[in-house]
Amino acid sequence: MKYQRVRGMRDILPEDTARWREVEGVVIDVLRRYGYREIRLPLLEATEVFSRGVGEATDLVEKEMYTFDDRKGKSLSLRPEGTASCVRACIENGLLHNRTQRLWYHGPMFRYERPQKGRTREHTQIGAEVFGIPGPEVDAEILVMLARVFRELGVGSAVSLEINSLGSGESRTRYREALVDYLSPRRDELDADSRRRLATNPLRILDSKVATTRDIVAGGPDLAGYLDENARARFDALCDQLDAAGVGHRVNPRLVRGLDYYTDVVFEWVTRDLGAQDAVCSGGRYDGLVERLGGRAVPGAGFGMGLDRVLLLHQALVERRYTDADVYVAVTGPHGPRAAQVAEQVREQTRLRVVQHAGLGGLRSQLKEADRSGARWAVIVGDDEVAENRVSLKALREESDQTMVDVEELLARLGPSAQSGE
RNA sequence: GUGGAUGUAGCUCAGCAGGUAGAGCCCCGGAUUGUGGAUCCGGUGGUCGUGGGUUCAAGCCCCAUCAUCCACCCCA
Repeated sequence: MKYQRVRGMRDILPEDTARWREVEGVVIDVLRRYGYREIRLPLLEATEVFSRGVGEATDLVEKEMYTFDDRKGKSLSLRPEGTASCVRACIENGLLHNRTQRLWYHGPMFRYERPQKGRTREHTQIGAEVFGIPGPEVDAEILVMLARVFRELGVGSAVSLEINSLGSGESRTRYREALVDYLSPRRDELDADSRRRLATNPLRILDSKVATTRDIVAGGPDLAGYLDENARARFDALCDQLDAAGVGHRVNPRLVRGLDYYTDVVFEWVTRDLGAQDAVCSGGRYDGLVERLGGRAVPGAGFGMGLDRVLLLHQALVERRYTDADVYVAVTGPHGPRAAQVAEQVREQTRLRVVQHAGLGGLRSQLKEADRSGARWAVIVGDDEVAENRVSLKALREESDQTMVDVEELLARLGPSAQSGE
């Protein structure tokens, strides 16, 4: 084989795209029902949008970006996530001027990582961001909405919600200092990654999976204990609202997000069904980000959902038979033009998917193909039919006799099943 | 970036100790001159990931390389 896809990129084949469309359709539909508007963003940004927005010391920026210089030597990066681009676009286009925004976007993200189950270098996210609403009711709105998304997708039983609060700027800084003070004397007992993070991003040490590090951290200062009154009240209010809405959740005090812009509430929807890559959707509040990227101080909150992973769950949990056609038109002899005419009439009068047989093949093989296409009906146009100015209609998914009908009756018979079966 | 496993037909795989490739599914045709889904019969299809090396002889042994998968790491 001469050419193959670039490592970590993937082809989504016709046998899977119908399911993709269904899943994307459900998610987008829910977002629209909550009043979110679509924004379309470029795949490419100035590298600085991410290094400043996401954070210089994050793994994402440090080692996972596809970064290159353009022909004039300007550093560009394929977007590794959506929030920073979205904020940049909102500032640049004046979308945040004295008004709130509920936005969603959809598309591929790129991260230079080692591929494995549930993780590729190109993946698709649907994300949403809300700007200009400081209160916890937005955090609740987002999580209630996501619970609905998973429920309506039919994967609600496979995911669960974990939440935590990182505190707002000041309390977070105080906690960070306390944590460093506690860990520094024990530096030698930490694993290598955590030692490095002690200087760059100490909060990340909290969710280390190394057992010895976990034990050390467990004896250290407690993030929750450092929350100021505001953050504490906000988090409690959120938990109350989730309870009131019947959205199950678990407070995970070790939940720390990998991106620097998060403040206060952070959350992660996780699953046990995807091996090591257990996060399906995550997000939180990022009140300082707009300012950091050059805008006015505008509060924000949002999430990113990994559709590839959602698809894996959907595939495992939701039985579906996706078909390629509703009506398959078989034709014999020289009656191609007449068959095409009938097919067009059906398309004109219904929303059904009509495939007309093309190329060679006897009636037998045409019906075989009709069966394979998943069509519910076969329409046959041959000598006998044309002689009577009618067509034969045969139901492929139920036991019933084949009948010869004129076009008017054909349309009447197909009419009741006129919604496409896709 | 680290570790382990795997690359043979479109797909899933077999190939025993080195002797120039097999099965099932799929697809095509026939049994059924204009009738699918079941059954039976026949057929198409392979530079054995790639490049070197060892050997009279390599799918099998050696080296390199690429890719995939799983885990670490990280995240969606």
